[in-house]
Amino acid sequence: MNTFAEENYLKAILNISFNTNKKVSTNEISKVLRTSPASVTDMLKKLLEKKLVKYEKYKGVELSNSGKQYAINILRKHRLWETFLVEHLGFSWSEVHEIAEELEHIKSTKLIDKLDAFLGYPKFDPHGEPIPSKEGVISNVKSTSLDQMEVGFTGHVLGVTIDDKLFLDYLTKLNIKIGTKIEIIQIIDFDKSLIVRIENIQNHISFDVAKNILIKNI
Amino acid sequence: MNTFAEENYLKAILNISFNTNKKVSTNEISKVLRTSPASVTDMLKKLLEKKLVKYEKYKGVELSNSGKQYAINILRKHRLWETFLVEHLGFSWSEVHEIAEELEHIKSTKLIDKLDAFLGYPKFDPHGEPIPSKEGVISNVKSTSLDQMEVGFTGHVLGVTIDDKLFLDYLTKLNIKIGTKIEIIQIIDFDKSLIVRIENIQNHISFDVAKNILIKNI
DNA sequence: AATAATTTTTAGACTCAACTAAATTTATTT
DNA sequence: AAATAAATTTAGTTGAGTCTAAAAATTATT
Repeated sequence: MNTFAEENYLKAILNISFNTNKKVSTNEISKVLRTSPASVTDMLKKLLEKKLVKYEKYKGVELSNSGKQYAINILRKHRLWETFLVEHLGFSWSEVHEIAEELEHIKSTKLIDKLDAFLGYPKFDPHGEPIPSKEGVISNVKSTSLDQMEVGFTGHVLGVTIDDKLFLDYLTKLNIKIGTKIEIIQIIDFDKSLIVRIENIQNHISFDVAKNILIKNI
Repeated sequence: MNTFAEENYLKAILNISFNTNKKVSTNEISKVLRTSPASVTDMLKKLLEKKLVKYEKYKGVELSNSGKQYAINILRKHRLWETFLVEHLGFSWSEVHEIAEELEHIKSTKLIDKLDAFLGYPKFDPHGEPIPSKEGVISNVKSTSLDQMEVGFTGHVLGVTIDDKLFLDYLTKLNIKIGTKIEIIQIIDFDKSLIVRIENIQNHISFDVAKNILIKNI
């Protein structure tokens, strides 16, 4: 079993490689984890020892197969807990990250499987990010946003892509929450704004707003 | 904020004083935490420094007011998480302790308040132990067991007092789970056994069994 | 009351994960 | 290609939490 610190390094390396797709540098990791480059070097040696990473001095680092599986599992736990916090405990989208950073380190596999079942095997978290499967597969599609749908579409709100307070307050005013049923009545060609029905009330929302509302699709 | 290790020491001291009611010895703590007496002495010095305990060399230790509040809060978190695991994730009574030992260290107060609300502000955990209030008050009554009730009583199962597999299997055969509605039809004077109705089926259970079934009372 | 047994504390060392400062390697300019 | 800048690693410390072995204090026994 690995320590919290080790888990956080693995997670950081995974997150950085999502964006860059090449070997991760010591400096990048130190920035993400707010630690000194020297500490990163120390830890990389330990992770190499445990065969969780492929690492050569001065050449950067990448996850080994087992390290990647391990990191993906942490990500799975993080996103399942975030989903639980938003959908069942009523946390707002912006509050959950910090708490999930702690919960993701709880070890029990049985716990996370039961949580997954309790949540109904969700495919995306409230930020629209895909939840890795038990087998470690991460879908590469982000959840669909409302602006991609056509007139006549009916679906439910999965989450949002931005955590801006102004935006969230506006959604609240429109009666849009997680799970809210939403139906597209009309799309205005000129500015791509949408006329939608929410809880039997029609509203006019801009393309920018629609782009940031995620739809339960799969 | 305190570390996991410190929290575990505070919890151990609280638990031991529940039983003994006098100052706690270094040896007792070392046994509970499976650590060396020397380590305990080291930690007691740190806790004294932080004013979480009252401690004099060779004289034993007890919690200070703030230390006690802190420890009770951990207990509250532990018991709320156990309730969640049993009632919502379908864990058996005997599996939850170990997982709750990890979950109890999650910091967010807001999380635990929301969990409390989600669970419906339970007064007892699935082992029948009282859940401390947000203010740190622990009821000194254990949950009522079925054998204390009278003919005509109707209520719901809160939990059990023993985690024996034979007993739990027997309950499963009787269709008794957390939350099961149970009604006392008749009590046999001779051996205090009970005829009860569960899910519209009458069953005859012994006094010993009834004694270990906890009833949602408050 | 003196001795033996037990408990507790001190002293010194170890691992983990961090740090700073200095040295080394790699990358970029001129 | 040499000089400079940036990134990385090494070396040496620190603090938390643990350990063992030895010393000191307390408790029990004869």
